[in-house]
Amino acid sequence: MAEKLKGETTESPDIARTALTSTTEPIQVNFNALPVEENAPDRISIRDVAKQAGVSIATVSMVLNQNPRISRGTHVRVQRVIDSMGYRPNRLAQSLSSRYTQVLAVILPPLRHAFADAYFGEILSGISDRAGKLGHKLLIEQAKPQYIKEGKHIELYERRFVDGVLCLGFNEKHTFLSDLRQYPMILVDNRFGDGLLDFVHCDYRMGAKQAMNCLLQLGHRNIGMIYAAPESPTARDVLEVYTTELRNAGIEVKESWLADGCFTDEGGAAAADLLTHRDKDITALLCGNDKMALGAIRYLVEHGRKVPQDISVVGFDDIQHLAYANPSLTTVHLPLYELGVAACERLVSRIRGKVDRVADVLPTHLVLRESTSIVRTR
Amino acid sequence: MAEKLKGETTESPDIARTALTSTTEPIQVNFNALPVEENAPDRISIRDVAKQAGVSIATVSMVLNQNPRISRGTHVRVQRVIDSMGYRPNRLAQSLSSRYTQVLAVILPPLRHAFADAYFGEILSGISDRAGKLGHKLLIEQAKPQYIKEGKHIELYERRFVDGVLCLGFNEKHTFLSDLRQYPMILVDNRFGDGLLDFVHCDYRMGAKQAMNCLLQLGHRNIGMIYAAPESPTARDVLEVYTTELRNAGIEVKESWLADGCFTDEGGAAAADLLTHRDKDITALLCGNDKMALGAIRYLVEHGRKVPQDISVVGFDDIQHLAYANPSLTTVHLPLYELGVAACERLVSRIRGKVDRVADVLPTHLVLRESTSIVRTR
DNA sequence: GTTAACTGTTTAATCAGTTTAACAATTTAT
DNA sequence: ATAAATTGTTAAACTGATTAAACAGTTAAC
Repeated sequence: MAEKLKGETTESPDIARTALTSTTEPIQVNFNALPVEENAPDRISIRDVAKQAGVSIATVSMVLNQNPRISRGTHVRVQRVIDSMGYRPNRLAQSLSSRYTQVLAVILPPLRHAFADAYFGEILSGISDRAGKLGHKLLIEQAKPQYIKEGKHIELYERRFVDGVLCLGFNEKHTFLSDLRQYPMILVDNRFGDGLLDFVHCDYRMGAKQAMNCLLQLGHRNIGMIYAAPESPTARDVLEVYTTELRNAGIEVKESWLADGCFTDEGGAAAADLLTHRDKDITALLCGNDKMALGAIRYLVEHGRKVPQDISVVGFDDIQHLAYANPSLTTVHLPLYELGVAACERLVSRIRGKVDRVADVLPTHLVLRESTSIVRTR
Repeated sequence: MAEKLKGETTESPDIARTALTSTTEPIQVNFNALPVEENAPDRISIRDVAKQAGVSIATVSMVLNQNPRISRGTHVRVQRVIDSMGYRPNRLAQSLSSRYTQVLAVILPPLRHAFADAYFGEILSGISDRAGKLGHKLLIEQAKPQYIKEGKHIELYERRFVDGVLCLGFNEKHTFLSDLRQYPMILVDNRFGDGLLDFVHCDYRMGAKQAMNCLLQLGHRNIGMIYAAPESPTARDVLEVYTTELRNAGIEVKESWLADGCFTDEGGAAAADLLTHRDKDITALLCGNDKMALGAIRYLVEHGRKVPQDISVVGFDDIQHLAYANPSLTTVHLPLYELGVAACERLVSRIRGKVDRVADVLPTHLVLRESTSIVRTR
């Protein structure tokens, strides 16, 4: 499969098809060598407004910023001029002066499909919505190794690109995070050095407990776990609760019940392969995220094991469009959108001078669908 | 299904769980009321560097910008001071003066899962990679109705947030696009008013031809089409080629072979339902994107029709992680990553003063997988 | 009737850079 | 030897806002 059929050209190439340069190494840009647009319509500045309104620029500025020292009459008069001239303050000048950019950065890990990922996407939606409401713009960056090496993450602050940064998808392995300790930043959906950095994350312990309760109540006793990124504190939370809950139920955890699925679809499938071969008695799988759960189900079904009749599978995330999977996935719902909202909110209040450490943990809940069932008695 | 199990709280709530405010209406922000961080470490400015190096700030600036009028010796000496002091130029001041922000905006449609969408994600990856190489940052916005109404898309330029804008996922229905005509902007993967705006899009005509060729060669004659967004020129391209190719093969297109699938999974399923009931003889479906194709396959399989034995399905997009679908999807590969790269490149050259209209069309190819087969003779 | 307090506005400094024009010091041409 | 051209550096103007301090003009207090 994946064979390519050679395609012929469209019959009417009425549109020019231009060759694209495809340089791979970074391109040096001389900031100054750029030609200034000749026909750039002269922007209206605060001076123009001041002149037109017959007041000083300080007055216009104060009107703009609703300074109470400006009288009602002047305010109205100046505002009218502002509106009629269609004046919009240059925010570069505003930021230069006020020291606030009203821009936040979101840093994503250097994964190939980071921008197309449902997990990040959901968090991003929350961040974007709240940032907009708080009057902030969003800058998106991917923390490639080169990016970190060049200190671009620090430049973000130092060169005044942004007021604060939200870090998604990182864990304690990503040591560059500690470079940002001195600036406003929130680690999203993880912890770091247990309390050294501000963070907001889902209650993975609660989620794990809900998932394990469900499986145990359904009578499962041989429960495998497809985990990932054990260097991540929140991922470890799940592993720990998994172990604790089994032990509390009087079940001794076997080493052979654990496999790393790398948070990917393929990884989930491979882990399911490994686990089912290492221990034929496994009747249920707890997976660290939905992607691995789906990979596992795909593998199981393709190898003649019925889900959930032969083996139950529980995921983690509750990615929306997976609700249509067949069988639909029982999973721990993580409030990812709300997590984004919370993170954004916390970051902004941090920027505005709030000094307490941020450490929010959002509750989860289990969504029971079709991939789990009562254990089959033999 | 989708019933929720009530979850109990984690046993050790060692981390404070703070209540979150959840305001829904926009929050007024007074730019000036923000307290300036007291302990802000005094940033090093160009003046400090100049003093330390014993030259004027003009010289430092010229060193920074590699102005050739600076002698080799001075350059080295000043650069050494810059490095030793860890000086990083404030880009607000640079941009204020140079009139270039080195920031691009990406505007996405106001869809719920725009950030988690594989189609947008792939384009975004391309844009992000190339923008980084060209020394540009990326601002991401969602064009909600309110956003447009308030003219925020124009503010992006007028207030000097960005130098240019990339518009993803819009079509001729989105009239706000014409507001941006006078500024550097590229419409990505569509046209507008056929040539009024700069654009870069995939060759949907070529793609449609490749898909139809494939189905016709496999012997299909009753081919249904699940389209979407007929207000989109590129979507219309596909519809037109579909019709033309059938006609060229001596097949009269029936009205009942067409259904709108809204570009969604559910829409695809609903359209498949409609089409198969309107015309029992349909043996193949051409779908406007992969999501609808998958929805259609899901519907068909759930209703006892075998894919591809009973009915072949071809998609459009070639979304990566769908390669694992079962059956895997035969689809038209759109070079979305390259599209992002091209769009970004074109935008930057536009910003730098290139005046020719941008009108790139990138070639597609068919990826033959398991969802298509030779037509079943009865 | 002078002083004090309050209002509303403006002057001028500041944010941190870029860039033009001027200038001194050399080098080259006549 | 003098004028012209070249080279490297700098002073000063400029980008477009904010804001502390100064300043009139009223009003209130004693």
